[in-house]
Amino acid sequence: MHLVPADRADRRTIDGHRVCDAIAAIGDAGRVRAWADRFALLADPKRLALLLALHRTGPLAVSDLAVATGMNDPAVSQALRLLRAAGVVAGEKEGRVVRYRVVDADVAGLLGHCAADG
Amino acid sequence: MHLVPADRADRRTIDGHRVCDAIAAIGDAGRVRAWADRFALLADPKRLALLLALHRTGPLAVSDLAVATGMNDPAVSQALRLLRAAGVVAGEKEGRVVRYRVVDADVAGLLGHCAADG
DNA sequence: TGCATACCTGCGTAGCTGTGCAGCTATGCA
DNA sequence: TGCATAGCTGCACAGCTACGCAGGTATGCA
Repeated sequence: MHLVPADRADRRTIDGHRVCDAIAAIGDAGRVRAWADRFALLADPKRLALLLALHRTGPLAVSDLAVATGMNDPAVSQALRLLRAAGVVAGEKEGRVVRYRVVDADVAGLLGHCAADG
Repeated sequence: MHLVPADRADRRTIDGHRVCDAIAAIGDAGRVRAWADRFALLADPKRLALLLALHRTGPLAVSDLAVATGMNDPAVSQALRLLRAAGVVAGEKEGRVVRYRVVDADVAGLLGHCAADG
């Protein structure tokens, strides 16, 4: 197989066939980018703490998240806005209280993977 | 249970007991930070492509990684230096060729989780 | 109707990070 | 011994991002 794009077909390789395997392993660039974006959302300790709390405790209000994490309200709100724009969490309004929960299955899987390390 | 630290015990809460659950769910701050750091390593598309190639293809040389990902050699080298400093990958020298592989089990699990989405 | 609460938004700043360029070290071969 | 290759490092710049502050909107209660 010749999976190497034409613009870099002339570059030296150590193991040519393994390069093709590697290209196949990487797969579609858009998919890689999508996963990198998801990982970026989990890369901040504050956001990760929020997501862990939501994932394991269930729907929580903004104020409670702020108390649980030690953040101030605007910081929590801004983090949730980012996560909501990415489709990771969703908020449900009950009166003047908004309770958020994790709605992205892939992110939930990652959170489970990271909460089960002992 | 009163898991709320004293410095924020006076703040208003919506569901006090759920706050305690959330604090328990978040767990140790150091562990959260460690996971956030790991996620940060996977948050860059270039690094993620390198790790996917290493994870699914096995040991690969720097030059081959550069050809497979379209990066130039110094960029690959610097990315691998970061990953090596974090203990995620390790290189084995064979003559003038260095072949890298993934050595962190947790990161390998995440890579498998992200390579199996279809 | 007035007020406190719950949440959101915009702005400015400090800090981190990815990227490219230039140059260096080390290994293998003739 | 001379040369090409494989890989590594330092530096400077652009871009992004988390964070805090101030203020705004909406809901519920007296």
